[in-house]
Amino acid sequence: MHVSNLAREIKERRKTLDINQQQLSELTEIGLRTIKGLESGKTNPTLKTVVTILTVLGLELTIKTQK
Amino acid sequence: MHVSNLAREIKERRKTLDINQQQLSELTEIGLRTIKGLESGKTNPTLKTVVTILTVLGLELTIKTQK
DNA sequence: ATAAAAAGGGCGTTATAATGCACGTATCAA
DNA sequence: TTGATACGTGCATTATAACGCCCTTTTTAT
Repeated sequence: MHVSNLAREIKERRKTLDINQQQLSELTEIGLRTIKGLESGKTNPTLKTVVTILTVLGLELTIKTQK
Repeated sequence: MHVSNLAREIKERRKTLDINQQQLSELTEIGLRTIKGLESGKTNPTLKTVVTILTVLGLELTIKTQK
């Protein structure tokens, strides 16, 4: 899982749930500017930011052994 | 996956591979102080830091739908 | 085509992760 | 128990994530 992958997956999931960045910002209580930066793959978010967003989107991180 | 969970899993895996924090620091080129902070669960690491460490440990992050 | 909504991004500020250094604490072997 | 090795942590500095503001670009609906 690279940062750009994560950005794409989050964006995709958000669209599937039919919410916009503004709404995701409100649901997560994470600044809109942060959401924008993350989804466009321009930043290196903290784990907390990622987990909070994934949780609201009904997703979660797991650890696996590399294939 | 919470931050404290991640810390525990990383530490456990490192011990399984029988390397110490100093060696993990060298292998990942991440500062020893950062490794220490992360494993003791006292910090909120960036995604990049987490991914770099997991990769060296032969692990990877994946996204799943919440159970 | 065009208006509205959504997304992208520059800039400056604030909060905090990453880091090295130094030292305390814990673990383990002899 | 003592010495060595590994781990935890306070502090100060540097780098950068998070953030709001505001404008541009892209997408979507009519």
